[in-house]
Amino acid sequence: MKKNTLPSSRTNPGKTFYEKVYELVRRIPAGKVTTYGIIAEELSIRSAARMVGWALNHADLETVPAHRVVNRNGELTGKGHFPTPDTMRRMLETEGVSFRPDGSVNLERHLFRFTRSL
DNA sequence: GACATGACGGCAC
DNA sequence: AGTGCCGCCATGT
Repeated sequence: MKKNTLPSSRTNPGKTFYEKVYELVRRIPAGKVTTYGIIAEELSIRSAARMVGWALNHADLETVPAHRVVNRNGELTGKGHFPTPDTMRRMLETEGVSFRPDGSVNLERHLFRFTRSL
């Protein structure tokens, strides 16, 4: 049997690291974005935000809205992993996300925070 | 098994 | 305020 080559993640005993990331990303509503750091924090690995990006790199863009994840500056650092360099931005704009003159996402307006206490 | 790399973040300078 | 280095977790060579 093909063992799941997915990371066992000592920080995530049950589900795999990927699943956790994808699940969170799927919670991001259209028109909103979140950062790698925030997701990492939700996963209790704040200092390893890079892992989030790494997980998204293995994500299925068809089922995971990876375009809604930007870095802390609101920059579309993952655009290079989409079909074309402007795919990410176009998708966000389509969802109503506004950008700043420098091309970064206006986090003040679109930053989504995972509300745990509802 | 060691070393380098990665869709990052925080802190020091 | 901008630049640089280190940390952190998993993977590939």
